[in-house]
Amino acid sequence: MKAVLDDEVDALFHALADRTRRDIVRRVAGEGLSVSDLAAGYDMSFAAVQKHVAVLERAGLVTKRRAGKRQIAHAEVGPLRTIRSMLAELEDHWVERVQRIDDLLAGHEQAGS
Amino acid sequence: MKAVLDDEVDALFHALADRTRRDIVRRVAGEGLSVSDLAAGYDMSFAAVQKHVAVLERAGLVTKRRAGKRQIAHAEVGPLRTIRSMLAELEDHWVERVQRIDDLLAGHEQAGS
DNA sequence: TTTACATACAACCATCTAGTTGTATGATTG
DNA sequence: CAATCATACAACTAGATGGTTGTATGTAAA
Repeated sequence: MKAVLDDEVDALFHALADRTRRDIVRRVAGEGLSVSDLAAGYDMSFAAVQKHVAVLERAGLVTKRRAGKRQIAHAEVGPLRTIRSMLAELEDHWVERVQRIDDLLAGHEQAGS
Repeated sequence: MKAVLDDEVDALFHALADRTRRDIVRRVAGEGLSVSDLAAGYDMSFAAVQKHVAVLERAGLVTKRRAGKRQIAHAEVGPLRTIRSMLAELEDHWVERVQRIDDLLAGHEQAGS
């Protein structure tokens, strides 16, 4: 178990901790967009957008496929699932401990409403 | 709709983009721990751990309640749910677009296996 | 009140980040 | 080949981050 490495999770959360990058993920979901088409949508330099895409790429959230001149960015849904299951695990931790406390209280119960 | 602010989401993802902070969330889930008990578990200064807790607090992932001398940190599960639903939304975006493409293909279908 | 423990916070430092501009490489078109 | 468009990458800057040590505050115990 625990196949998810800390470095990987660090990279994923860090990549998503920026609103521009989250927006990029939304925009390239499914269809895919060239880096320059993407860049046209933001009020910053082409190079800046390119760097955001690179961060997403390093985190595995986006991949690029060449189509002639252009490089098309696509969102990968796998890592999103990874992160979601990680969060689910965190929540479970919480639920589990609360459950343990509930059980403890239940063990002591003596006519509480 | 869209009740979740970007600043909030930025803070949440950023808070979780550090393995020490994710571990702190796990440790204080349910039961709660004093800052110094927490700090004892890591190979770094008390002040460093205190700062990590402060980051988690600012993101709303952890709250502190005073118990005499000590300050007990508790994990809040709400923001985790917020983040999970945000990710779900991102995934939906993906699924939705793929669906749109599938529909398009289905419209053109003419005996493909 | 003094002592001691738990916490908070300021100042500092090295490194990383997010942006910039400029230059180089790659693919397409004339 | 030359010209052009899309991308990549290097160098730089201001500000944030994650750690340190040191000092001040708040609460409890002697």
